[in-house]
Amino acid sequence: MTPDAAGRDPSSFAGPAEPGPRGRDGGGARRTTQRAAVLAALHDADGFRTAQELHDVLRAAGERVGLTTVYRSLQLLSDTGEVDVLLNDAGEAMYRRCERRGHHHHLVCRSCKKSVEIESGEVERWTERAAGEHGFSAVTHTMEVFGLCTTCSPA
Amino acid sequence: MTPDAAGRDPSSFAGPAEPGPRGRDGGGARRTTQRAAVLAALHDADGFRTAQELHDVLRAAGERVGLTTVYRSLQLLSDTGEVDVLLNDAGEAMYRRCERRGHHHHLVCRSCKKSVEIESGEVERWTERAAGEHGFSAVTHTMEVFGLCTTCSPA
DNA sequence: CATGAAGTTGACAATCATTTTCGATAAGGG
DNA sequence: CCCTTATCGAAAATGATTGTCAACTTCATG
Repeated sequence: MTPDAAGRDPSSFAGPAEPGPRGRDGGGARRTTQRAAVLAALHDADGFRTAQELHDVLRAAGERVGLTTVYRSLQLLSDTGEVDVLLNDAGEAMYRRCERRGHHHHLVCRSCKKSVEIESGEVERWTERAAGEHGFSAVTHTMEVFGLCTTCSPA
Repeated sequence: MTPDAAGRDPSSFAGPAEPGPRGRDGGGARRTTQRAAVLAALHDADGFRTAQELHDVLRAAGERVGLTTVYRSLQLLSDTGEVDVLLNDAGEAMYRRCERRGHHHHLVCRSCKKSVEIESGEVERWTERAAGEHGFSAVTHTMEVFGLCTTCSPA
C-alpha cells in the first residue's frame, strides 16, 4: 500500500536542503512549513488537484494549514511557474507540479486526474499559421487533452 | 454608426417565420420573446459575450429580460449546440453563436472578443495520436487561440 | 542567543458568477 | 376562450476564490 500524505518525507521540500539564494524574488520569500506542505502534497499527486482537495489531504495528514493559505501558496507557485494551472469544466482551478518548465500541454485522465506532459511543435506551428492567416497577432493558446488513462479505462 | 441592439430586426428570430416542428426537443419548448431576444443579441455580436454582458445589452435596448432568464436561455442554447461556450481566464463562461455546428475551434481577440471559427484536422489527428501513445482512450480536447485582431492590433 | 522588521498565517467576512426557489405569467393546443 | 404547463424573474442560496487584519513566524543581525 502506498503511504498516505502523512508519511511523506518532508526533507525534500521543507528542509533547508538547498543552500541556493533564499526565496524566489528579489525581496524576502520565506520558507514556511505551510508552503512546503502544499508543495509536498502537490508532489505526491501525479495529477491535477484543486485547492480544496489539497487542503483536505493536508488536514487529513494532520498538517495545520488553512484553506486561505493553500490558495495563497498555489497562487504564488503558479506565479513563479512552479506549478501549472488549468480550469476544469466546472471552472475550478486545478494545480499540478510539472517537470517541464516551459510551454507544454497536458493529457489528463478524466477519472483520476493523472496527467502526462506533452509537447507539440506541430500544434504550436499550426496555431501561429492559422492566426496569421486571419491577421491576428500576439498569439497565445490553450489546449488540454482529456481521456481515460490505462488504469481508469474499462476492460 | 452601427445601430445598437434596439434597432435590430426581431423577425429573423422572434417571428413565427420558420413553420418547422415547434420547439427543439420532443416535449414542448416554447417560443418566448425573451429567448428570441437573447439569441438575437448573440447574433448581433460577432464575438464571445458573457451572460451578464448580454443582459446589459438587452436591458439597455429596452428589452424586459431577467438575468436569470439570460442564463437559462444560454444554458438551453448551449445544450442543443446552438451556441458555443468557452471559459475565459477569469473562469467566466462566454457564449457565441457559431456558423459551424460540428467540432471546431476559435481564434479570439483578447481585446474585443471578436472571433473566427477555425478547423484543424491536423490538431485533431495529433491529439489522437499523442493520447494513443500514452494509452489514453475516449479522448476529447479543448483548444482556443487568443490574439489581437487587425482592428485591435496596435500600429 | 536575543531582537525586531517584514513576510505569513488563518478564521472570518466579502465578492461574484451562476444556480435554485417558487409564486406569477404567458404560450399555444384543444 | 381555457386550461395545462413551460417559462419568467426577483430574491435567496451556493460555492469557489479573495480581502481583512490581528497574531505569529522567519531569519538577518547584534
